[in-house]
Amino acid sequence: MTDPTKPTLLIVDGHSLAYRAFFALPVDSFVTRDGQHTNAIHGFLSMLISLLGKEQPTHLAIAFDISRFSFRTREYPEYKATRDETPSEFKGQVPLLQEALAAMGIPTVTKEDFEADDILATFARQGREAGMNVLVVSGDRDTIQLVNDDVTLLYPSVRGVSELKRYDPAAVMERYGIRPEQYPEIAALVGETSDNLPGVPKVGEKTAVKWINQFGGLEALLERADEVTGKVGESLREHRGNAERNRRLNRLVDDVELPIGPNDVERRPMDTSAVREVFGRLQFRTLLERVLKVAASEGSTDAGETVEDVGTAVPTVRELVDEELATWLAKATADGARLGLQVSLGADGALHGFGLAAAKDSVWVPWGAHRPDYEAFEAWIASDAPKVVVDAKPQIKALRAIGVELGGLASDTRIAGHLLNPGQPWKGFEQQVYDSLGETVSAGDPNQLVPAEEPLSPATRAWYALRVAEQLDGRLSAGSLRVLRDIELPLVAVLAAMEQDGIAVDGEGLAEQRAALTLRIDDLARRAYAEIGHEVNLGSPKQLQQVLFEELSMPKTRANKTGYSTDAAALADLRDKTEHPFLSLLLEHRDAAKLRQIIETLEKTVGDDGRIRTSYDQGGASTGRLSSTEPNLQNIPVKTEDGRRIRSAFRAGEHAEALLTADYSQIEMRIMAHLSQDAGLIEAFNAGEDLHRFVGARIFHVEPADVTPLQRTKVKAMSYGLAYGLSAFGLSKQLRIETGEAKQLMEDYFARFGAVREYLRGVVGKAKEDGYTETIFGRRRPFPDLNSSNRVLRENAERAALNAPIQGSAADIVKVAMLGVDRALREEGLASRMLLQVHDELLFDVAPGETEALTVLVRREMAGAAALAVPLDVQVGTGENWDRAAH
DNA sequence: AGCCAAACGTA
DNA sequence: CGTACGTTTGGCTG
Repeated sequence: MTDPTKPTLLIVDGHSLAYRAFFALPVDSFVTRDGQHTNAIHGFLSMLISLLGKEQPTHLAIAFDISRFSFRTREYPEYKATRDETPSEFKGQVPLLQEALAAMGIPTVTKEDFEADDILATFARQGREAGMNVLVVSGDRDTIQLVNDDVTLLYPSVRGVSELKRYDPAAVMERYGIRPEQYPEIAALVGETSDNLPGVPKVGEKTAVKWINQFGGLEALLERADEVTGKVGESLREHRGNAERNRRLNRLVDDVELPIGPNDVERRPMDTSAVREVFGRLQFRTLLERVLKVAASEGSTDAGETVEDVGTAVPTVRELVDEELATWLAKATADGARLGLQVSLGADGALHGFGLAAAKDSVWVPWGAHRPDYEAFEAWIASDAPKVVVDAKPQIKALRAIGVELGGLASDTRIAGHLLNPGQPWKGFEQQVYDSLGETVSAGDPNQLVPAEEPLSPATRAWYALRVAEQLDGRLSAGSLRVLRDIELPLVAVLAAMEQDGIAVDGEGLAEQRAALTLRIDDLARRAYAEIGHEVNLGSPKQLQQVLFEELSMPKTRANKTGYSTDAAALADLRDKTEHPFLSLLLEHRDAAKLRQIIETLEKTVGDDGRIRTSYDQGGASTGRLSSTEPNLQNIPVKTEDGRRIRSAFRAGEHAEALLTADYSQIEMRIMAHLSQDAGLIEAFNAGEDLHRFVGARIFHVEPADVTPLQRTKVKAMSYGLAYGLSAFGLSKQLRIETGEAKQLMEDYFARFGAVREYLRGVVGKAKEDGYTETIFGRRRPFPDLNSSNRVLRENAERAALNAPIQGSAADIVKVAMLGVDRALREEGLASRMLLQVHDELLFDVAPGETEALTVLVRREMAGAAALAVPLDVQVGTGENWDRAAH
């Protein structure tokens, strides 16, 4: 389709692409030292530079809107009226972007009263008529209408501006089922929410395409609108005006009078000194190197400069074996510098080899067992020589399979990334490279225009790991760096061992329980159906709503998005109000079905050796806690009798004499006592008395022995609630008491434990000023929403900020304890194994004869993990299974 | 097949 | 109108 002999015109909607880049890249990561935001500029230029390399345009121009007003807003004032105010962080970036473009010798085009898309349309037509191949880059779907045999649209994917999808007529047909020039007719029928252009209600893309193909076009459709049957037909006839107006507005003007045309925008050499100046001001180091490379390949006005010495050019990978490898290693490690390491694993977990990288060099080492010169290499892996890795845990496991233990883990970019931004889920290293360096390294999908490179080789991955780690380490606070170095990195190997060990389960016991539950579930279902006279899917909230609120006309419960709630609390409420027997049966059925589901999930993951293995995610929780997946072993039932039966299926391993469980009692309350320095609370813990009884005695002015069970329950709920930002309203709901009483309860609490209130207020206040909270160990969590003008967002952030130092410090303490336990087990030569962590609890297989020694060791290490203003109390128990051990 | 909301298990 | 998670299910969309 594309004729290589023709000139290529690349024309870009600058505003829309920069705006997309603004939202695709984290604002906080791209700020100059004097506070100028640059994420939109960076994202845009990164995309543009890639395009220059990939498409080699001979002609190039960028179109910009002048304002949000145009002839369209004059015709239809509501056009785009619902768009949010442009964020202030974005506004200042456009002039700077235009400056950078000017330095790169790229013309920008604007026109009063028109939108950038109209400029694109005009250039596209003129370029085509001048015999050029035209590439249009825009984030506005309306530009699909410009596509034809000579004009191709590059449209950003949902993932940002780093990937552009290429739309030629065939791609448009494949995606939408229509010819490009028909797209505006589809859009007119469907409407465009973001432009505040309502379409014909009930008509989506599918219906619109069907009609256009059936009638041959929008005009014909509207003429013969009375032939369309059904509700949609009525809707069409009623709202045809919308479609007609939309079609007028979305028609792009392709004869705008412009000062320059395609023939005026031939690529010119860059003024590299101007580029250096602007990019320097924007602090775009790697981007500068990339743009200079382009300039060099095209010839620039600054001929004296070369880019030969660019330090961050991706090094060519060489393969090393035998004596070459030992020599390379010796040289690369001579100055004690960190090396990047990437263990390459097949899909089956088999070890293929190793990628190694120094600052300007990367190599590939194919794995061969017992090769003589790999001895030095293996010794290096096990040594303390510093290594930078991406996601070390699976690599540590693979290395253990060949009998090598990884030493000297100096950084793990996955973990460092999490510490820098603990709210963000891990989206892969390619994404991390883009987020931290602004460079695109994703795999070579044909739909992805910009990343033309091959998937990252292990060596190049190791090389990027070094650079990403350097960048991240520079951005981490001193406290977060300590958490990384002293807690998270040493913990990786400990978690890897726990995952590899797994925990023994009684598979037959589980199967029996499942069978018994199934009988009960079937019986309960039959009886429930009998009560309402027909069958229904008891697991479907939607069908239950139909039964409860329509057929049985029960009083409405709490509203949710799909109607009215049918959760356990709502059903219990209805049961008390209506006394309808269906509800009790349904609740029992729910319980039993849930337990059976848990059992089935567990059974599926039992290994051949009768053990279950979970995976721990060090970046799974924004507070610093671990999370557990596949299966989640941190939510095994414990609260009910039937639930504990499941827990009792977790048992001591074949070669263990018992399971040992050790948990911190009230660790979060103790942290609160420490952080608030509240004298009363500290006294409570030092008194060694039951905490809630002690607090209750103070609040209700009675002797501890005279605190009633009800009083104790209330105190307990409040104490725990405080750390979550519980309100009087919430407390009253939970305890089913009047709001007034709940309020009084909190007043009485704070009257006695005033420093707690001061502390909680102070945490939020300080976080508002700093923008983040910090744990006792220095782990940070940012809270951008604390100063939001949106009340819901702000108050949610306030509660989370209240909780983060408490939950996070507890998480740190448990992790420190795990490191201590692991070290002590090795130092004291015990064979017992740490198996599970459940936030404030550790679970062990006790090797024969080690019960006493392990109890002492675990108690000591857990209690000594942190020195707080109050002691850390540890409850230890042993037994044949998890349930028995906990009693 | 992929996504969302609801529901519910844990600390 | 209490924090932090992960998993399953039903129901919808493609």
